[in-house]
Formats: sequence, C-alpha cells, structure tokens
Amino acid sequence: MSDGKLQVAIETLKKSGIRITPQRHAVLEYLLTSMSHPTADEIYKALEGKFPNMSVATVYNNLRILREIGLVRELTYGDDSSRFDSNMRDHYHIICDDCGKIVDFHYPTLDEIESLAEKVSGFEISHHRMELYGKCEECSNVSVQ
Amino acid sequence: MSDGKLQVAIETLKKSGIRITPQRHAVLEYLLTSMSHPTADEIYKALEGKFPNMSVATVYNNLRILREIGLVRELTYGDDSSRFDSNMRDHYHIICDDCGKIVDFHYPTLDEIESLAEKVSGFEISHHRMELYGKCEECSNVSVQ
DNA sequence: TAAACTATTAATAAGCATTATAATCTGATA
DNA sequence: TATCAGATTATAATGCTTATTAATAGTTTA
Repeated sequence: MSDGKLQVAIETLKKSGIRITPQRHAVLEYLLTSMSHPTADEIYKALEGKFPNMSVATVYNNLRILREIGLVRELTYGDDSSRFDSNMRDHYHIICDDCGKIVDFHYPTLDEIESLAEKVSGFEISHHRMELYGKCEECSNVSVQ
Repeated sequence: MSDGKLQVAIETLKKSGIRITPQRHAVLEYLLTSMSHPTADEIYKALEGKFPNMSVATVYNNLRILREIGLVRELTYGDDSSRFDSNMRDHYHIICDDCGKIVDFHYPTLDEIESLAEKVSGFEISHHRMELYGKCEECSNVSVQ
C-alpha cells in the first residue's frame, strides 16, 4: 500500500464534500494499510491508543460513509461481525474455516454465469459474490502435528 | 415436494437417534414444503397457529440440529436473519436487491476455480458459495411504471 | 473577524437476531 | 407403563449495529 491510495481516497472525500476529520482519516488509513479485512471492533481497538475518546459509533458512521462513497466494501458473512475491505477491484475471497483468515483471490469475473442466470431467472443481474472456504496452510500444518 | 422427502428425512433423524417431536416434525415439514427460503422467525410465525406455546428457541434449536445432521443448509447473508434451505443439492442463489426474494440457480459446480484457488493460496478448499444479485421481474416491472 | 450554519463526534440507549440457562415436560425404549 | 435422556418453554443474556441527542468543531457568510 502506497500513500498514493490514501491521497486519492482523501481527494474523493473532498470532492464529495465530506470533511476529513482526524478520526475519519485514521479509519481510512487503517483500512488502506491493513492487509487484513478488519471488523469495526478491530478498527476501534486499533485506534484506541491514538483516540482514547473515540466512540465505537464513530467507527460505524465512518465505515458507512466510506462504503456509501465507494471507498470501502462491506463483507457480510455469517453470524459474525461485518468485515471491511478497501480493495475495490473485483475479486473473490478465500476464508479459512478454522481461523477465519480471509485472503483476496483475483480471478476473471464470471460474466457468463451472470448472463445465464439472467436468462433462466428473468432477473436483471447487477453483480455477484463468491467465497471459497477451506483450511489455510497454517491451520493445515497445525492439524497434521 | 413429495411426501417421500419428508419420510427420508425422518428416517435420517431416527437413524441419528434424534426424537421426532411434533415441533421438530413441523419445522422440518415446513422447510421441505416451502418453496421459499424462510428465516427462523418466519418459520416461528408460520407454526404459531399449530403450536401457540412453541418457543422461538425451539425453532432455532431444531434448525441447528437439522443443519448439523445435513438436512438443511443455513444461508447467511448480510445484516438480516439467516435463511434456511432444505435443498441440499449443490446450487447457487439469485437474490433480488429490492424485495429480497431468493431463487435457486443450478449451474455446474465451479471445480476449476477451486483448483486454482488452492494453487495460489495454499488453502485446502472444501467448498464455495456464490450469490448473484439483481432485480427480479416483478420489481423490474414496478420500477418501469 | 464574528456569527451562523452544518457536519461530526461522543455517550448512551435501544433494537434485533441469536444463544444460554434452568425448570418442566415428553417421546421412545425396556 | 415407568424411566430418563433429550426436548421444550420461558426468560435472561449476549453481541453487533443503529438511533438519539447534546456537545463540539469545521466552514461559510456577512
């Protein structure tokens, strides 16, 4: 992650007339520099040191704003918390059933599936999502021991 | 849906040593005859007439048991409630962004994607899921008017 | 620069789906 | 039919997220 992405993101915020508050900047920067896909609570805890008075609602508010403006994607899986992803390129996710780790998986978009789905269902398909589940290398090694 | 499926499912329960209580039978029957993908609460409300004293926890307990035994699949999407699907064949789902309707979409399983994901990520992939999103015919027609 | 306006934050309460607990009840077997 | 582990009911608790409201801090205008 280069600072360039952060600058571009800040420009997007400015163009939308959204203020760059310190808290908002920190949330955005954390998402852009994080290689993981953090939950709202993880972001909250990570920024606790810098902003001891920040409310958890502020994190949620800013995540919602960043999502609405298209800078962040919300990943909603099962029962757990939502996770947030600042990688806005089309991609899929591979998730470890054991430890919950999520890694990005780039693959050509499955356009032909969307076309077929439109034909058989009568829907106008706008997008799709896919997750692959399994066991990551670390967890595979642990279970072998 | 034929009664055959219900009989087969009940046999599976018996073999697993799980009691066939009236509530459990009703939840199972509702799932098998329902063409939709109901939430726990929808099932609860649908069976209210027959079982005025049934607890919502009973619905959740039974759904968990049916899931663990492989008779039902839990569909966990966004912020909303889980939905439950008694169609255990491999298939994908098409979801209407407007009204939330979910329809089944049968398509050859994307095995080659799983293979590639294993190669690039080092994961042992066990399965995957995909949802296609868009607007169903009814909702498309409404928005045209 | 000062006043007025508006977005944002913090603190807290509330909402909702789901799970845990504990007491009571009951289906299936002997 | 008596037994008892499993199931149900009622209720409390949990955890994530959103709503509310008052205070705060940028931004704009005069």
